[in-house]
Amino acid sequence: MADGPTINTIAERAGVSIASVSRVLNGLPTRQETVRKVMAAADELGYVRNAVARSLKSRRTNQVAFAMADIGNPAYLAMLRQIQPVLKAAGYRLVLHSTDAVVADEIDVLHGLGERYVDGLIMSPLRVTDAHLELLAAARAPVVIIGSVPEGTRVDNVRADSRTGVRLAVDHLYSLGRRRIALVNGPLDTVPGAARGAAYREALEDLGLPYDENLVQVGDFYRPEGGRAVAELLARVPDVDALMCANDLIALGALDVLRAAGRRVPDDVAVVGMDDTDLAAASWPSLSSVSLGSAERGKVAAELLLERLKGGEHEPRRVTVPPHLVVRASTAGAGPDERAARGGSREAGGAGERGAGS
Amino acid sequence: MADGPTINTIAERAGVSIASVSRVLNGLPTRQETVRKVMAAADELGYVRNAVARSLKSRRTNQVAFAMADIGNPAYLAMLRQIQPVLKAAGYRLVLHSTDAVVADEIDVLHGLGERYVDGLIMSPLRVTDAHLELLAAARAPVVIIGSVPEGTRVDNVRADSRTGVRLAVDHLYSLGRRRIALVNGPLDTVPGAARGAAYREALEDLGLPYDENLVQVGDFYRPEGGRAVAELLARVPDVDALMCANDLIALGALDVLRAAGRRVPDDVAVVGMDDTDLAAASWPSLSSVSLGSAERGKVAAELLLERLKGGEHEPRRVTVPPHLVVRASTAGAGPDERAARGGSREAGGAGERGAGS
DNA sequence: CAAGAAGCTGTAAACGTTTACCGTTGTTTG
DNA sequence: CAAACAACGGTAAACGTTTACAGCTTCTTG
Repeated sequence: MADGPTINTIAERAGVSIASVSRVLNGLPTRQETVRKVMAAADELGYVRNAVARSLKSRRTNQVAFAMADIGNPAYLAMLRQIQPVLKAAGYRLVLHSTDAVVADEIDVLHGLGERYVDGLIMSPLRVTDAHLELLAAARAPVVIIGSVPEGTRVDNVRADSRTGVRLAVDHLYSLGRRRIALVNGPLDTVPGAARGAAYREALEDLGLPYDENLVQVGDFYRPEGGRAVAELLARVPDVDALMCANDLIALGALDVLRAAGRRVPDDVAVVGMDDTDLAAASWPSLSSVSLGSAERGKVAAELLLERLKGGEHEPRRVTVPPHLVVRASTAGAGPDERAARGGSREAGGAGERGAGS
Repeated sequence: MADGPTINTIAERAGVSIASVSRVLNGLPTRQETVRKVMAAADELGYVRNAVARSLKSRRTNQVAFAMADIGNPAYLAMLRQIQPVLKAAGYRLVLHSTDAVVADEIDVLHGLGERYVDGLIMSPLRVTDAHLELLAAARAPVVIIGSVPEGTRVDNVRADSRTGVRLAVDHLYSLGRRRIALVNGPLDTVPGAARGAAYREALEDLGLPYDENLVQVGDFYRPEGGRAVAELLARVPDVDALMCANDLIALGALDVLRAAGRRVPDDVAVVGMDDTDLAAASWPSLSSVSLGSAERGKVAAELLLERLKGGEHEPRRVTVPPHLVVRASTAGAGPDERAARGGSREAGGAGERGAGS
C-alpha cells in the first residue's frame, strides 16, 4: 500500500505546475496540450483526488449525517431508505449514527457537528431537551429535525400527525359499525404514547361516543406486552369490538391473543395498527394500519437539508406530512379473493431478498 | 454561523503557541499552568477540533464504510445492526452506501477508497466480477468482503454456508417424518438460487430419498411469486408434505396459498423458510427458518476490519459462519403454550418501536 | 511595428491540524 | 559557582488540495 500519487506526482511527471494539474482536474479553462499531458499522467498513475485535503480547503465534506434513534425500528428504517437515494443523487455521502434513543448520544452528535466532518445533519430525536435546543441554536451546520420541536425553534423540521392518524383509524372502525373501540397504548410518558392517548379521546368525542376508561389499556410498544395488555382488556371488557393499537407490534400481540381466545378477526374484533411496517402486510390476517408517512418524512427532510446546503438563507421551514390509513384484512371482511391479492401489497416487494446468502 | 474558533484563536487568547495548544488538547505532557490557560480559553470559545484538518495531518479519518446491496433487505439490515455498534465502540463513524446490487455502484465504492475518506470498507457484493478483484488487489485501504470470493483472493472475507443451511432444514423435515419434501426456489442464475438448488439435491441423496424433478419449483424471491410457485406445485404434486422455501418471503407466499387451499400447516404440510427475518416470527403460523447468520457475519466482518486497522499485517482471513435452524410453529406441532410464547422470540423485541411518530 | 489585450501558467499562500527540532529556563550536582 | 541536564514551549514544516495574483506568451489592432 505505497502512498498513492498526489497532485505533485502528476505535476512532476507531466512537467507542469500543481496549479495546472488542479485546474485540469477541475475542468477550468486550460490549453488543450496541457490537459492532455495532465490527463495522461493522471491515468498512468491511477490518481484519485484526496477527499480530505479537498474538504479542508473547500470547507465542504460532501457528507451528511443521519442520526436515527434505532436502526431496528422499521419506522426509522423507512426514513433511511428514502434519505439515502436523495443524498446520493445530490452527491453526498451518508454518515449513519444510531443513538439508541439515548439523549446523551444525541447531544454528542449535535456537538460533533463542530468537528465539521459533515455539511449537515438530519436527526430524529426521541424527545427534545433544553440541551438539544441550545446546541441547535448554536449549530455550526444546517440541521433538519424529524419530529416536533417547540414553537419558535429556529430549525427546519418535518413532523408526523399522529393525532389525525388516530382519528383516521377510529373513524374507520366507527364506519364499520364498531361502537366499543378500545385503545391499546404504549407508555404515557413517551411522546407518541401521550399524543395517541389524547387523540383517541378527542376522536371519540367528535364521534359522540362516550370515553370509557375501561376501554383504554396501557402496556408497552412491543408484541408480548401488547398481547398481555389485550388479554387484560378482554377480561375486563368482553364486549369490545375493535382495537386501536398504538403501533404494529402491539397489534400483532393483539392478534396472537385474540386468536388464542377464539375471537375472529375482523368479524368479532377489528384491529388497526400504526406505522404500517412490513410486518403489517406479513401477518395473518394482514393488518390494517395507519401510516404516519415515515418514508415521506425522510424524503422531505433530505430535500429540506439539500436546499439549505445549496445556500439560500431563508426562514426555518416546518412541514407536516399527513397520515393515511392502509386497509387490510384485519378490518375489512376479507373474502377469498382479497386474500389471494394480499401478498402483492406495496410493502411486500420492497422487503425482498435479491441475492443474499450463498 | 461565524467561523468557529481554531487552535490559533485559542493560542492567541491563552497567550501561548499553537503547538502548546495542540499538546494540551492531545494530553501530551505540559506544565500545569499552561494546561489551565489553554483549557480555559478553549472552554470560553467553545472550541471543537476540526476533524478534517486532523485527518489530513494524521492520515486517519476514523470513518469506515459499509456498502450494502440493499437497505430494504432484512439480511443486510441485520448485518448493519451488528456492524454499527462494533464500529462505534471502537471510535469509528459509519459511512453507509447502498449499491442497489448494481455492479457499477460497487465498483465506484471500491474506486472511491482512493479518495481516502474512510480508513476501511466492509462490502457485501452481489457477485464478484473481475473488476472487483482488480480493485480489491490494488485497494489503498483494508477491505472485508461479506460473501464468497474466489480461492486465493487476498482479502479478508466472511461467508455463510447455505448448503449446510439447506441440509439442516431438509434433515429437520425428514426427522418429522416427511418424505415428500419440495423445494421452492428463486431464479437459478442467482448465486443463492443455484447454491440452494444444489444443496437440496445433495441433502436428499444423503438421506436416501429420490430426487424428483416434480418436487422442485422455481419462482422468484418474493412473496406473490412464491405463492404462485406453490400453487403450481400443489396442482402437480398434491401429496407433497413439506416445503423447503429458499427464503422467508417465498415461505410467506406459501403460507398464503396453503391456507387458501385449506391445507393445514404444519399438520398437512410443513414449511421452512430461510434467512430467519423478522417476518418469520411475525407470520401466522410463525415460520421455522434457517438463519444464515447475517447478524453474526456482520459482527465478524466489523471485527476483522478493526483488527486490520489496528495495524497487524497478517495473512487474509476467511471465516465461515455456521447456519442454524430456528424451529417455530410451521414445522413444530405448536400447542397453545407455545403459541403464547411465540411473541417473545428473539427477533420480535429488536424490531420494536420505542418512540417513533408523534 | 509597437502597444495593449487576452490567454495560460507558475508561485505562493491558505485551509487547521500535528510534530520534529531547537532554544530557553530552571534545577541539580560536582 | 559553573556545568550539565531536564523540562517546556515556540518555530516551522508538513499533510494534499484550491485559488489569488502576477508574469509570460501570443495575438490583435491602430
